[in-house]
Amino acid sequence: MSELQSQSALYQLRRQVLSGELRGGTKLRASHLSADMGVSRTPISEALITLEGEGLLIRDKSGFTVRRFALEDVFDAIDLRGLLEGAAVRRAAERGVSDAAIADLNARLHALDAAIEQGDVAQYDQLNLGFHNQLIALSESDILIAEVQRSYRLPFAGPSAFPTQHTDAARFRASLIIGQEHHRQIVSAVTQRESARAFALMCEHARLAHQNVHVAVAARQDAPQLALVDRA
Amino acid sequence: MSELQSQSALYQLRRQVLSGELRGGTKLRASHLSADMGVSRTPISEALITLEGEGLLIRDKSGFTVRRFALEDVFDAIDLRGLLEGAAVRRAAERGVSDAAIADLNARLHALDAAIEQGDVAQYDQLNLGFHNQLIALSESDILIAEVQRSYRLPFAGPSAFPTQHTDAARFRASLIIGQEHHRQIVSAVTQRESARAFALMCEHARLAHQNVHVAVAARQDAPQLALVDRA
DNA sequence: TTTATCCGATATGCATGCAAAAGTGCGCGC
DNA sequence: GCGCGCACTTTTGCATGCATATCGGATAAA
Repeated sequence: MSELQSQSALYQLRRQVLSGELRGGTKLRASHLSADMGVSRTPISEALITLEGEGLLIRDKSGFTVRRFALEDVFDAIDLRGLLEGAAVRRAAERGVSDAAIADLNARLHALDAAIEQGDVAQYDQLNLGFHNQLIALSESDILIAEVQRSYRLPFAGPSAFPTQHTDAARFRASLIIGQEHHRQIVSAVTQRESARAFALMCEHARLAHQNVHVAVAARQDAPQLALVDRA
Repeated sequence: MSELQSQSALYQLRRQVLSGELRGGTKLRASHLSADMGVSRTPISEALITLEGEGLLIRDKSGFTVRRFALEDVFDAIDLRGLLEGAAVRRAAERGVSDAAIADLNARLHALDAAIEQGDVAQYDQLNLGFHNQLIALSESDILIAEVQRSYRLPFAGPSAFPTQHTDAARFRASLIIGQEHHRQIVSAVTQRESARAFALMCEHARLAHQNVHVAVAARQDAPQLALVDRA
């Protein structure tokens, strides 16, 4: 496990931005960060440049600033993810997928069912991510795959972002069940090469995240998951 | 015009990759490039990291390599652009745009007409880019705007990439006329808040670039515009 | 001839030095 | 009291030094 310092700094900073630990508008000073993290400014700079490319930081003259994300930006990021994932499954459906791939997807669906049944959220999240990745891979489009992965890095746009989970257990469980139904129908659509249906379902599937965010916002108990959102 | 060296290196390298001057698979050695361009390795490294983020380079252990783009990747990039621009105009149509914005778009349409009439390709390209940017901006979604801009950086995905122009003048002129008709209908759709129509039109509009690429490939005179495409 | 291995050459990752630019705070003038 | 300007401090962008990892080639063995 070679731990490059620039990578380590990148992960750490990305986490801090996405978690809201670093508030929008915060000026990031490479020199200060380097002292903080015990490495030199070079790897820090590299991490900052990468994060700028990911749209999490903004570079003004002389310095990086944490981007402010309004609630609307969060919704836009979620929709973007849905759009890109939708395009990927549409492509997969048009192209047609092998029986082996369909069997694999079905196996993943069963595993997800089990995780939901057992209420194992961590397990669900992991399986869910794997399911999405597998589905996207079936597009066999390197560019789409890369762009989807990139969209996952936007705030709350990753398929495993579930800010509801500590707010309303019943509602959270319901959203898992609904999401799983989406999963099933998406696999069905891809299997039957119904590309438009696959696309529409995937877009709608992402919209579940909208609901979760809305719930978290409504229960405005300073939900720590929403710390990154710029409250105007 | 303060020319930061890292910026200058970035532009230069990006151009070299997109133009195919640097072939896919080429190993980029920071030390060599720094000697070549007369700057130290630090700004070169920064440029390389940025280009990796743009998907033009791939970072393997110890070093950057120019990404290989197959023809299929070019088409995927074009479709991606259409998808994102389509999402933007759909949003614009749903949101509704001001009379002033519509007037502005119509003025741009007239300017484009004039450029086509006069056969001024450079002028057309510039106006076309401005038209697209203006249209996208009407989505008022920072995230969509950023992603569209990003997609422009992918090979041949920018709205001004016209590899046909030296191949078949009549066909090229026809594609401009057809594109302009798309433009008009897109403005119409946005004006009338017909979001689905705007989306579909924009997706199809991007497909014009497919045709141009196809033509360039068919006239396989080692079209220099296609040098970047990895010939298998 | 092919394959494995060692070793020198070279490039990379990171640290740090330096000049220039940006930011900060203070006092002065209005 | 408020805004402006000036000097000081900090930070950045870039260059470069150094240790380590990687690559390429030659040699030796099968």
